Amino acid sequence: MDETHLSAILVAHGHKLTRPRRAVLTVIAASAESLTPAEIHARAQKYYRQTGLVTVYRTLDLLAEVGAVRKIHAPDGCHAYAPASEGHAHHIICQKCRAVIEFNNCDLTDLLSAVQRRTGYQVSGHWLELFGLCPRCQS
Amino acid sequence: MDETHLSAILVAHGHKLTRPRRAVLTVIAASAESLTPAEIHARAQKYYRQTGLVTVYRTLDLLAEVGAVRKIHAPDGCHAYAPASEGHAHHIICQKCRAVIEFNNCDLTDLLSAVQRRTGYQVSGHWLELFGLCPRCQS
DNA sequence: GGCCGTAATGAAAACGGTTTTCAGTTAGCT
DNA sequence: AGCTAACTGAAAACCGTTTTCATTACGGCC
Repeated sequence: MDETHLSAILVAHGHKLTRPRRAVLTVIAASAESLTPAEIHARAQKYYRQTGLVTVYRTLDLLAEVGAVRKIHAPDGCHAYAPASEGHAHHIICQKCRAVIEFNNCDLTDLLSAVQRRTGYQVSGHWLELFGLCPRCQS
Repeated sequence: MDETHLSAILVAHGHKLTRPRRAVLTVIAASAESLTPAEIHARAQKYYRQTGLVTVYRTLDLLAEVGAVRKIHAPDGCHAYAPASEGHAHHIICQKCRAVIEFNNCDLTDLLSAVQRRTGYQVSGHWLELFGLCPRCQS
């Protein structure tokens, strides 16, 4: 992940690049795991001491709005965020170290049409998350 | 959904059947939508006036432990619960009226093995939720 | 049917994460 | 450099959930 990429996205959407905001972007870009706002806050303070937790929330909101970040819904809570590339994609999360990576080859068309047929629901979106162990944590 | 079914499950697990607890079960069994604890509380009070919100939370915990109820993770929050049958299943949620039904024909084996191959992750669980419009809300 | 031990209860307080408020600061355009 | 709107941190408010605790009532037993 590249911090300048995230910066560019924010700027492209008319937002300013401030010191605390940059610290948050750096943290998110540098991390392979999903992080909670509190964790992001703690790490961001290493780049810019006075970064406030509020700004972390606000920056996450911006990033989420723009789709650069997605909330991770784990069985034990929905408080973590992970970087997200553009377009439709899903995450797979390591249950041990919380490492997160994306995958986008979710071919659910058969499943969706089957469900649609059986239930009468008109399916307009889905949401899939996988849990498991990352290569490192398997040993 | 049958209230006596939920009651039976709780009793089978060594729990008592109290008035407020029964009120909660009645609400859950009677509803086709996913409900938040607060909503369940409000409705339960119609069956037993003094039902406390705390009891709603505690009863939901019991039901979740036993698998009779599942938390619904919607894009806008993870505060609602829906009845769940035994075994592995997923929910499809109406975005308009929140009606929820289960489906269990989730054949993801191809997808899972593809992801496993590409990412090196060892996938041990997944979590799928569909969003759309129920038959009633389509018109 | 009445007794009894224990699980269960409601009210209030505590809690933790998130959001709002507000007065002061700063990015970045001219 | 000067200006203005966007942005900021601190504190307070907020809201859903959990804990505490003294009281109640389920349901097994005689």
